[in-house]
This record gives sequence, C-alpha cells and structure tokens, in this order.
Amino acid sequence: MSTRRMTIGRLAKSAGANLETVRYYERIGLMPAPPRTDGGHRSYLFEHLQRLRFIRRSRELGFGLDAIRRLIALSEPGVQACCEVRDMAREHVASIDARIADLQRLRGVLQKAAADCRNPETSRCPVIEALGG
Amino acid sequence: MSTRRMTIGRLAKSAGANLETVRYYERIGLMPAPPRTDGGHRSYLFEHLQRLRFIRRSRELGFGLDAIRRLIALSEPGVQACCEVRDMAREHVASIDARIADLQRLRGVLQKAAADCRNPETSRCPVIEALGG
DNA sequence: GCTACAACCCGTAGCCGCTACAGGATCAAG
DNA sequence: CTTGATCCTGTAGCGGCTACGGGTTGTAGC
Repeated sequence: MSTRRMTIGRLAKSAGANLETVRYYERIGLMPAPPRTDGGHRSYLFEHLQRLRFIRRSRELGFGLDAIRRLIALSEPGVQACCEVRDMAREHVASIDARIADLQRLRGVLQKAAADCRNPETSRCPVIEALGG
Repeated sequence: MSTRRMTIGRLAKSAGANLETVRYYERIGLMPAPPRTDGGHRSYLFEHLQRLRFIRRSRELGFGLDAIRRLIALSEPGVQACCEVRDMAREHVASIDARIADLQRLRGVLQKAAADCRNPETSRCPVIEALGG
C-alpha cells in the first residue's frame, strides 16, 4: 500500500519546508535516510512526509530540534509516554509565557520612549535617553 | 577630566557584559578600538563604558546589532535625528507585537493539547496528535 | 627583586537552525 | 537527443555570541 515515491522537492513542498532543510534534517539524523534511485536521487514514501510534517509543525510551535527528537521517540507506537509529552508541552508553555512577559516589558519601555517624542519640548531624543545615550 | 582607565574585565563587568563579547564588538566595529598599555592590554575610558552600556541596553530591548549601529550614529551630538530614532522604536514595537501575537497563538495550541491530557479516555496522546503524529 | 597567579592577549571553532552557494550529475518532456 | 528543471555533494555563511587553547602581562605579597 502507498508505494508511491516522491522526490525531495515534492516532499519539501508538501510539508512547506525548504529542500535544503530536508537534507539538513537527514544529516543531523532527524529524518531517516530514504532509499535512492539508480541515479542517486532520494526517493521518499508517505511516512517520510508524515515525519517531516511532524517536525515542521513542532518547529512552528517553537520546539527545538532536540525536543523534537524526544517527541519523535515518544510518539513511536507502543511507547506509552503521554505524560512525558504533556510535561514537555507544559514546560514549553511556561517558557513561552516567560518570553511573552519579556517582550511585553520591552514593548512598554519602547512605547513609552517613542510616545515622549510627541512632546516637542524635550530637547534630547527620549528614545536615545532611554537607551542610556 | 575622568582620565581613569579600566581593563576590559572591569569594563565588561560594569556593563554586565561578557569580556569576549566586548572584544567581539570591537572586532565588528561596534565598539571603538581603545588605547593600549605598553604590554598591549586594552585600556578603556568612561566613554567606552557609556557606549557599551548603550549597546547592551539596546540589545536587551531586542535591537539587532545593525539597528544599534544606526542608533549610535543617530545619537551622535549634533545629529538632529529624533524622528528617525522614534520611527525605529515604533517599527521595533510593531515587530515585538507580531512576535507576541505569534507566541500567544502557539501557547493556545499547546495549552489546549496539554489540557486534553487530563481526559483519561483519549487513547492517543493529544499533544502528539496536535503535532500531526 | 622574585614569585605566584589572576587577568589579559590572539585566533579559531563551536552553538542553533537553517540558507546559499558552486560545480556537477540525473531525470522527464518534447 | 536535446533541453531545462531538478537533483547531488560539500562547504561556507548568517546573527550574536561563547568557549577554548596556548601564550603574555599586570599586580600583590614576601
């Protein structure tokens, strides 16, 4: 079943990834090395596409490549590791929260400094002042 | 006035930066090359510290090194460029807003998937499912 | 003055996650 | 059989540092 083959270009496109990214994933062992044609071109199956989509989706959600490696291992059939996966997701949510808080703080500082610029009485640039210049 | 000299170590510490980062900034032309002692050690003045603090603060606020280069040029005395600086700050606020929105979206997806884990009826791990595995 | 040891010097390589070449070989359509 | 798109490998670059290694200098105590 589903013995249709795809070139790396098609695979990449179907998963919304860059072709060289796919080769990169193979090099670092995130994607398995696919079979080749006689001429040496990579020849992918549907399972490769699933894997690549999984990786891309995880990346889009902000997981690092090492975390994705773990997620892949945990998603193997037969591995009962839902709790671990959930914990990883929760940790990740926490780190996202921290980054959001950080960005909101920055935003506040910058916004305030830029807003002061409306005031024509200020002689020195308030943004530069906020930066310590 | 203020002819006190500092070593690179002191400078770095005073600005909360890493020593090698200071050398890196010098290499890429973000910090000026300071005078040297007879033995060849860098010898910094207070103005260097001001500059380094400006850079670090800008970095903390999320500006890239190229943007900081422009900010430094615009903060030179005699340059009346408050509007440009303000525009840079505003652009930066906009990009921060975009990143925050992005992170909040991710957070939503992850949070929802992780929350579904409480439900013991689900056979497949909902987080893995959300990732497309 | 001499010794110890911290602090400095320079250059290079590594980190993450790609991306972009160069210089070829192969594949599919006409 | 030719064209042109796609593929191959290998290497180098991005931003913004950080970490080494192997050497030199600065400084405090004796």
